[in-house]
Amino acid sequence: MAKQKKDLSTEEKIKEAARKVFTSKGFAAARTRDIAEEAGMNLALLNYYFRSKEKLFEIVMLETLWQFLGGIQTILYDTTTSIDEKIDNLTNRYIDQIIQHPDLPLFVLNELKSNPKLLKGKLSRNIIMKSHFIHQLQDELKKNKKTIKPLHFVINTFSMVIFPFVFKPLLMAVALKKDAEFIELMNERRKLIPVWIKTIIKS
Amino acid sequence: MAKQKKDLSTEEKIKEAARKVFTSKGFAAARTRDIAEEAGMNLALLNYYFRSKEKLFEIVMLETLWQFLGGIQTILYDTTTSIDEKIDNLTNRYIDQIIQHPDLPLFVLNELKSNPKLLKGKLSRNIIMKSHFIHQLQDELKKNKKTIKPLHFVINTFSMVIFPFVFKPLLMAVALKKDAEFIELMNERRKLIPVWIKTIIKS
DNA sequence: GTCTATATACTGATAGAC
DNA sequence: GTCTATCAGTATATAGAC
Repeated sequence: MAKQKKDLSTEEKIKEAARKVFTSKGFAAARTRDIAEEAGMNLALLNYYFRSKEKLFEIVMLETLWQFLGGIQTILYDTTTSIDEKIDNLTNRYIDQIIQHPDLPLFVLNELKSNPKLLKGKLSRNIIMKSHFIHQLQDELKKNKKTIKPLHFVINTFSMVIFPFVFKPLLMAVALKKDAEFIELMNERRKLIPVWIKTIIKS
Repeated sequence: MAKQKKDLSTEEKIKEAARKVFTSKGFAAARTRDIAEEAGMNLALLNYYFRSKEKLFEIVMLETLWQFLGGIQTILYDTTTSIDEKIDNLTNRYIDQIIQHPDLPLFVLNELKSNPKLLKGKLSRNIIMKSHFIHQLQDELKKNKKTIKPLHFVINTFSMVIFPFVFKPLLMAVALKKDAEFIELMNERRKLIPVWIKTIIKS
């Protein structure tokens, strides 16, 4: 059973509320009052536990980034899975994650753009490039006598998975009528994206 | 020769400055004082020409959207070009556009999310679905006995073109060392994306 | 630790002189 | 049309009671 909100410490309640308000509105538009209200407590508590709005944001932001990136490493470094299995795992993991937290991708992209130094020194630059997945791709591409950088296929996978969700408001305005159509489309992509990625790797 | 800033009317100077500040900071974080300073004039002028920050934003936002979407229609409805040519044109047009205005995609996605009603009634819902391109794709897919919705390939093209640019800060943190590597990668994609899209349509 | 009340600073908008 | 000065509203942060 999921942890009840009432079981959480005051500090955790604030962080949970902050995550919700920050991800849906962004840093600038989020008000500390909103966060306090969302957490069901007084505004002054925010500054008691965290020194400032900035400080609270930084903590929430970094935790959110780990959540977003954490799964990548596990999947990419697994030496027991094939290329195809890793692509399936990546696709399914991130589609699931975005369905559960639809505001996360845009939030991460936004706040990272306005403050790129947030990651400076806090993330290993080799997390992707030295992974087992990249080596497997390199071998596969070599076998097919192709000189394309393996990184392209990592980018393609994330692009095809994440972008349509971020793109949703525009998609709903110019191509779709109902929310159900969008959900149907995304469920189709869950099966299609791995097929497409495998095709362009091997073709 | 490009139009000089000094040749622009005061109203145009404000809009130009607003576009710059809004796209780089977003609506909430942008200050009217920043816009006035960027335009090289007083804050009071903003309210003289445009009634409010909201009004100014709406005007700039809609103009930006037309700029962003305007080219799509021309390319998608061209009855003289093949599927392959349309894919080439889409890829090149949008890569060029993003290189010139790198803040645009995230800005559009962001502000559209926080205010989806902005487009209500101002964009035709059929701009994509009734295009010549969709019909061409339908024929091609039928020929190959595939039942995949043609919209997927439109989404895929935009995903693979736009997403890496939006993704850039994270990409720089986890995979690349220098800005030159990113530029090289994007130039490779200019040629690769059309090949990939054509491959997954025909395979 | 948690609350109420308040200080301090910032921001959008306007009044009025030129 | 353009400026300076200022108002009114709002947001973060803190002081001090309990």
